[in-house]
Amino acid sequence: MGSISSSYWTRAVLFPDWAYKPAWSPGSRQVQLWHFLLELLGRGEGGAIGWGMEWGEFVIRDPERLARLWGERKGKPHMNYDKLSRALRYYYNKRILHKTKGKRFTYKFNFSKLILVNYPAFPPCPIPSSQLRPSEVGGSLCGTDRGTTMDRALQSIPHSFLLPYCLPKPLPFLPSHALQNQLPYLSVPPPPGTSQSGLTGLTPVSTILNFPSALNGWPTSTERRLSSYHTTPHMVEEKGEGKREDWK
DNA sequence: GTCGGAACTG
DNA sequence: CAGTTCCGAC
Repeated sequence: MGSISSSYWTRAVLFPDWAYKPAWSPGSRQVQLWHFLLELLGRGEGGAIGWGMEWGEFVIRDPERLARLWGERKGKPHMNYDKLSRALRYYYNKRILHKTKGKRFTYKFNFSKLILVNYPAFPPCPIPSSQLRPSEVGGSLCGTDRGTTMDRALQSIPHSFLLPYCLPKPLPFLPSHALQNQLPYLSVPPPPGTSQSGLTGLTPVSTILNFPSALNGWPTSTERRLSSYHTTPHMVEEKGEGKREDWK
């Protein structure tokens, strides 16, 4: 494969409000199956389910246990893998999931599709899914952003609340402060007297950082609707040669 | 195991 | 609308 084009230097990780709404939070829909899967996957909740070899691919290691967990969440004591998998199959048409043929209990998320469907303003992921890896789901920053306030904030977000997304080519390398003006966004109400974000309902983190009170207990609050970003691979524009950190 | 139709539910 | 329940076909 060799060349992940150096023009795609950054990856955003988004977690918009539709991705997870706890059943107990006011005005929330019921938890959806794929929210739940992402939650377990991110939590590294061993045994029942885990990431597979490819980007977005996951393997159900213990189908009946997963079904039991799902049943508990939904209050369906008679849930089993037969029924759960039917729900999974309904995701094929919705383009949320598809099956990895030949591999038992193995499915794959359509991350870029999920983002595309819900945020049409964002273009789909330009990097072929075969070049992305499951381990890249997560919230950590690289390069100049490492160790910053935002970095620490993102580290504290459970990986389950992050969804991957790739920014398209036209973005040049931006210094940390410039990037903070673009991403990430938190779906908390913007503090009074501050400018609205471009995306409705989302507030740039740069704004939040200036008004920490706006966070109000985040991320442990039940209002976990947030988005963040993730820069990887660690691509650095280099005078002359073009330096590129290798994929781990 | 996997698929998808069909009827049904909150 | 997002499954749940049931099931025959492959």
